[in-house]
Amino acid sequence: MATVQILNTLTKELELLKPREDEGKKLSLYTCGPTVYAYAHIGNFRAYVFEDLLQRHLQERGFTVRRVMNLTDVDDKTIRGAHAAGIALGDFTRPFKEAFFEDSKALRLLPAEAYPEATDAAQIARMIAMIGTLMEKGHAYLAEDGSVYFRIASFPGYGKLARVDLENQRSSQRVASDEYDKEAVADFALWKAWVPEDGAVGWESPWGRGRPGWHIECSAMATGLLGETIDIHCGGVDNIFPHHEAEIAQCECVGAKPFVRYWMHCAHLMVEGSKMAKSAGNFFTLRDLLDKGWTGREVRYALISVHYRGALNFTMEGLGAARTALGRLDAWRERLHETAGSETAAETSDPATEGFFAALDDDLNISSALAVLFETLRESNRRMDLGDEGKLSPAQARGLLNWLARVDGVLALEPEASQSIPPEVEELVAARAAARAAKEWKKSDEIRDQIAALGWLVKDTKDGQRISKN
RNA sequence: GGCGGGGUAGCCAAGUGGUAAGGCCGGGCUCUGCAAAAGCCCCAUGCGACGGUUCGAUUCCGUCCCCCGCCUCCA
Repeated sequence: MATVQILNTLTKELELLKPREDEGKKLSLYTCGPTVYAYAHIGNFRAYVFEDLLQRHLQERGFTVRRVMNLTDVDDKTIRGAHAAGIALGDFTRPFKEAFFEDSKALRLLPAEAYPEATDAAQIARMIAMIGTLMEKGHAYLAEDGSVYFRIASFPGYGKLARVDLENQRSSQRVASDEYDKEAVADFALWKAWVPEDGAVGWESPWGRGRPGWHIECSAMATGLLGETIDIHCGGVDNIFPHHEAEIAQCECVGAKPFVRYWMHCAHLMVEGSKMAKSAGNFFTLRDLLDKGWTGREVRYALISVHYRGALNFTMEGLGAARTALGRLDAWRERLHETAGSETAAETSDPATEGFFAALDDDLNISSALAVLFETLRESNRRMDLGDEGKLSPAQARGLLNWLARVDGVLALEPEASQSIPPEVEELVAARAAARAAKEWKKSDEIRDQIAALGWLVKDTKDGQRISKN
């Protein structure tokens, strides 16, 4: 059986991924989701695409993956946005939630089993219960400002994920500007007391009206839906500290069990060599790119084709490269179909193709995996170019198509289901074929123009006309 | 200052103690009435710099240079 190895941020080592005892081949996966105060940008989606690749590969390897992704729909930004728009929080976040799911679909992300929302009453109740337990155990305290804070000094394990030593932290300007009534500057909020700016946003709690802190939200949803110990928890590197560190502290102080067995973090994305920022004018949401004419699958290719732990330099040139590469794959796929014809018996023609999955077993080495894909493409094209001697057989083509179906299950880069060709176009194509047979080139060109006017593109190949949507 | 990730051909990017995958671009050829595609081939004596270890280093060790990120709520 396959052995999937991943780099665990907690240990910094490549580890064999093993389900827990008595869990069979089940794995739980928690992925930090978007804060719905704006459209998610491609940096966010880089993380989600990485998580999707992980899930798909694990499934290809026979694991049953239970994945949960949260939606943060209450925090400073969402409250500020709703206030600025003069509408209720829920009305402000709803369109962004919907957009997130649309974008996810465009990028072919597998849906999670659940998308818990921070404002959900059941989740709020769970957060309050967790905070209560932390209070009872002395891991939290109510400060004079009415907020509840986590007492970091009470948890010796704090800093184990990010390898931070609080003594050595340089205080940043952000900390300096905070005027909290905390015992220690590093203590973080579990429950934020209501302030006038919160308006109608707030929930009653044993500590008064307020709202949950960001970290407790993920802790509550993750353990609530997936159990006290989660197998894999993913996110961007920027979440390592303090977010994930805080999640560990909260969960491991509430329960006594390890919170997460394997942590995985993806690196950031840059745009045209610079940090993506609105002020730099290189900030893209998925819809920005779709508006420019790129497709979801092209963006997916661009995001997936760089190893998740390396910084990804997202460029228009890179998108162009994605488009070209996908075009080659599409053409190859069509050729394989033509060669396979109606042959159903599959011959496994190239054992090297297993290398694709073996590469992904190695901490999702996508570059090596894609290399196998393209090497297979070139080798089989070479054989389809041949005369009779050594030519790729229909059964071998079928074998490659079967393999490609498995590859698609992981990469999800197959072309959009081709639209069926309308009858009037079919007729024109047939007429053109007849004209070509008679070498009536002028007529052939006229028909090609007519077909183009209907929105279809015709290309002449060695094997006849090929029609595609323009 | 602390912690982490990087520097491999024009661009993107794997990888290994034994002489550099793959993608894009570019060049050549094939196919071709035209057009548009596509296919095949070629394209780093070189892997940030300098030392060291070694029969041999891009890969190990040391020193240094540069880039990026995090250091309290940004994937």
